[in-house]
Amino acid sequence: MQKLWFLEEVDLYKILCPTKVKAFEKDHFKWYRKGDFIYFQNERAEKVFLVSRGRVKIVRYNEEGDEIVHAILQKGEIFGEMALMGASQRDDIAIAGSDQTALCAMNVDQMYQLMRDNQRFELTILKVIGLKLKKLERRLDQLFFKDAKTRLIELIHDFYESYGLVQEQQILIKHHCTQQDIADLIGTRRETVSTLLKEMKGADLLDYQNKQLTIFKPEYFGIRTT
DNA sequence: GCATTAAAGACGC
DNA sequence: GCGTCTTTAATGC
Repeated sequence: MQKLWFLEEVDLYKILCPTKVKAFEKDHFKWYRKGDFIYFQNERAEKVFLVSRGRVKIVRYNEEGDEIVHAILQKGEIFGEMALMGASQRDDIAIAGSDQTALCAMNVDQMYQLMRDNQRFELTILKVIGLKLKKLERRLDQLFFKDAKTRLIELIHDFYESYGLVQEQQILIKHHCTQQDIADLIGTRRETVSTLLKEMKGADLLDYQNKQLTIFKPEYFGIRTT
């Protein structure tokens, strides 16, 4: 019973972005178009962002100059949170992933204030940070010594933790990613993602359409639903 | 086992 | 119609 925990337990969107308050909106909202940089590497890290609308890609470049996609975030998810942990500089790059991407930016000081005032909020933020780090670390490890299929299976597991909805006999995952996005996240080609998904569909492990997955065999993806 | 290349169908604006 | 997304197949490492 851990689906959408970050939205269910404490609605970040409500806490951070009370759209009813006009002044707040004017001060904190910012709009971006596809490809716009939200922040660069080595830029001063003084804000935490919440995705209010659209999508955001978090990327980094390795020594060879390859782009590594760390995360693709959607509404309700936060990023840039390392600023809260004392990071003075960004160590990654945030790019708007779609037109009409709206972000809510909070100064670190304001975040601390909110965290002091609302303990549930503080706990949620800490949980988000911990989980994101763990997932990222695991995924980067995988890139080296696991094959594409295993990486896809484990990404689906992560998708489940973030976006999964447990239904009677199956699990529904609305993951907002295209096959290209998935390929970027697991470091493979989109054709490979297509082939692998089709293969799993043929084995009755799952079904997929657009940006949605239906899992028929949760065990296969390491998902326990008891 | 997977990347690369290519070609073509599906779908939304 | 045009760009984006997906599928499928051939070829090579």
